[in-house]
Amino acid sequence: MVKNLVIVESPAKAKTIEKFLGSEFLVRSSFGHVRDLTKKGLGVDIEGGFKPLYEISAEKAKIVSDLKRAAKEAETVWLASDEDREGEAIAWHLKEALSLKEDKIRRIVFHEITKNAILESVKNPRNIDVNLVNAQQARRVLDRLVGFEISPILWKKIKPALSAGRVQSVAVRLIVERENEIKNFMTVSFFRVVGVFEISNTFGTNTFQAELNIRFKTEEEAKTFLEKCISVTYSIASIDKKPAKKSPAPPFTTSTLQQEAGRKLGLSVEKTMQIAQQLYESGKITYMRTDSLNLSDMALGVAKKEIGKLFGPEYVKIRKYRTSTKGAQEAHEAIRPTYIENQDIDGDATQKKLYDLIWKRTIASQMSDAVLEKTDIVIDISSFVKEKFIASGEVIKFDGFLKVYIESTDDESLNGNSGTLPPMVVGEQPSLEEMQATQKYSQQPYRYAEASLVRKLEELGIGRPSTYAPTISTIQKRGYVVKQNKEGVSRSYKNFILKKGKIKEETKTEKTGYEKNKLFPTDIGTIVNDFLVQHFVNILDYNFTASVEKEFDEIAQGEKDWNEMIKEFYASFHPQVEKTLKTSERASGERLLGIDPASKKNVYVKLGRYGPMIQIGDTESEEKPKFAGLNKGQSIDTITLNEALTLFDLPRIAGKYENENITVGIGRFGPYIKLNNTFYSLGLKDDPYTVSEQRAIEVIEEKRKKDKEMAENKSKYPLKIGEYEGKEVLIAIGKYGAYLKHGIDNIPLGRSVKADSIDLQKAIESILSQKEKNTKKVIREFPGEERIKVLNGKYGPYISNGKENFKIPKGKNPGTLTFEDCSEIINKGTSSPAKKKPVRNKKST
DNA sequence: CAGTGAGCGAGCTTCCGCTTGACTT
Repeated sequence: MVKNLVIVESPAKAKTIEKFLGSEFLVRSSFGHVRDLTKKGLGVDIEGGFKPLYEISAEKAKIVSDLKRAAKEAETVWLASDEDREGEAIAWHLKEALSLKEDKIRRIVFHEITKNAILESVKNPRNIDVNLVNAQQARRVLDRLVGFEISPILWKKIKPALSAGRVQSVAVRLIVERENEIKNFMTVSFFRVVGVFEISNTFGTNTFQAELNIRFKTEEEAKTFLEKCISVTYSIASIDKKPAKKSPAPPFTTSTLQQEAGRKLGLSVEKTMQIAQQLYESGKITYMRTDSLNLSDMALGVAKKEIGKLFGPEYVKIRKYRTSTKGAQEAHEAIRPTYIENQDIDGDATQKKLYDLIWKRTIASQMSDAVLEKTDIVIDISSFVKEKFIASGEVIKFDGFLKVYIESTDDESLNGNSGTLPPMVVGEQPSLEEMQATQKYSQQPYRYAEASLVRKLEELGIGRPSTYAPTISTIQKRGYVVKQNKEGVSRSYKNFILKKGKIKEETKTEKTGYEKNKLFPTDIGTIVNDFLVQHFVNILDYNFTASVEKEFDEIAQGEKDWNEMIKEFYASFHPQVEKTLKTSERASGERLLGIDPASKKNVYVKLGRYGPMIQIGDTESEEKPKFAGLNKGQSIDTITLNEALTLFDLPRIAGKYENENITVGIGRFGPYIKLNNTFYSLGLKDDPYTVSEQRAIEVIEEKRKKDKEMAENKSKYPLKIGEYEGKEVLIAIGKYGAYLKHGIDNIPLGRSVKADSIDLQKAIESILSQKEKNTKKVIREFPGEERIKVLNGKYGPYISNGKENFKIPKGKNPGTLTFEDCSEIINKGTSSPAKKKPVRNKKST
């Protein structure tokens, strides 16, 4: 029996801490929150003074009952969840859910996972901070009220299954408004003048570039300036050298990691978090969901030693960073390598790359400033007063942290004036080699990428490190925004070149506006946003979160009653809900495109129940209107009358085959051909509007041939091809392509492998190579009991009976477990719950 | 699961933050 039970939030943390605390302590994990508001209904008893109605969800039931059992056996339960609002609430929920008596619990917190910090925290337990818990309850209830009262309005007024919330709706708003800015952006062009000069002096002959301090608005002005420059001289008016320095960026938080992984490695926010989680779980980095810039003293010490060793002591500068982020709760450290002395790690390519990024950023954050020397040279032009050429140069005198890491920017056009300038003296007269006046265009605002949206949300204090990635995926799942590329367009620009006293004029073209993986609002996103801004501008306000956070802080300080706060909020919010339900129009984004020349009826574009559509004729008229859905890539905002009318060309009859009509159309799954009620998908190569009868027949025949093959496969496979090690070897075809069956083992062959290309020889090769892969995984097998194995998992060894997995109890050596030991462990039944398969989305029929 | 789109309407959808082993057919 163990006297002490310690409960932390994450299993990986539990594993680490257990080592520090010794055998008197059993460390378990709660896997985050254990209770939440009821899934059904509002989950808040409004009449009963906004009392939250909590439940333990099905997936947490097992965790709670296990913890309950462990708590019963322990003398003292140490609640060691994070030291922030959510962590405090987790501790309180644990106390409630496990029915723990006040005198049995101790609340402890530690700021870093080191032996000292943990032992120290155990010496200084405190009570659960009720005020902090209440602040969390207020946060939770407010989010539920906002989300569950506004979303149903959208179902009624726009489309079913839509959603609104304090965080996601603001995220969508940012994207919609940015799109509007881009739409309303007026591009202006100007002429930038750059000269290439040659200077000959005691240091030799050198060339350098300088830019005119004035930009011309029109072609004429630019040309006139160049003409006047045919007969001028240039002289160095001043040389200004000044020292400058650059400092490293602070260590990574969740948000900055997502940004840099996006910019430098091209990873999506979700992918970044997945890889970071893997690194965390294998003990290579500290916790990846954090808003803290803090590094532990231990980490700083190791960083200092490493930098000194790798680059020399002059490169070391230990720094403490402080966060300026609104609402940061800093329960953890910044993201850093667990062992900073490990410059690289074992793992796959992406894991290595992400680790390298984290290592460099961490190391650089503790390195010296880079010392630069900036030079500005002003060149006078004879017969001009205001117009001057400026040459700028930048020389690195001491590289400091730049040796390791340079932070990227979203705006790559900020490539400043780097490089050296040749030596020269005031009064010297450089000669002009060439001067170019080039037409440039003002840059429209950038669309958000996933990571830059996260940065903006963080700036506004909206959302938390644990929710950035899920929020981004929610607004895409709801169809409010899409991540896509935008093709660049060609545009022409003028260029005037002055060389050897003559002016040449040329018109060139450039590609512009190409964007990759940016977030674009959809029609639904725009309509929902406009609706919400119109009716709930207070919730959609960029400062709404900040202002309620202030109130949560007051609750946490014990200066405000949380029920009072929610009551006040609801008193103004709920009438808004009622009013909107009663008075608002159905929002469909309807637009009149014009008149259909054939029927002389009105043509509208609007959002229907199944997405954007065109409607010919009015719903009020006697004759039923005609409808057609928009194609991919078209939008309510931009579709023209002509484009709309061609949508009615489908479905069309493309010809005849086997005495039946061939119909061509575009359906839910893209373009198709239909013959006799059977569908044949059209690939990207074929255009449904023009596809010929001949081609359609081809497609039908191809599909029939494939189907026939499939049917043959079904009767042919699984096919026995021989025996190996006394067990049958079969080839089978499954969901994931061809695979081998060898006894009870399944060996996947990969999608590209054709089943009929496998003979016994090849099959045995595959079986052997699979075995080799598995030897790393399988620790023990038992003859005659093929289903029961001891395996190496990500989180250590476990026993599998083919269906369920079982943890190996502490103190048992997985390498020497007997079959009887395994059976006993299995029979005790402390299996981890079977992983639930993701529920497929219900069809919207 | 591919001709839908108003209307009748049961019952469903939805929030934000914590955390999240392996075992395929």
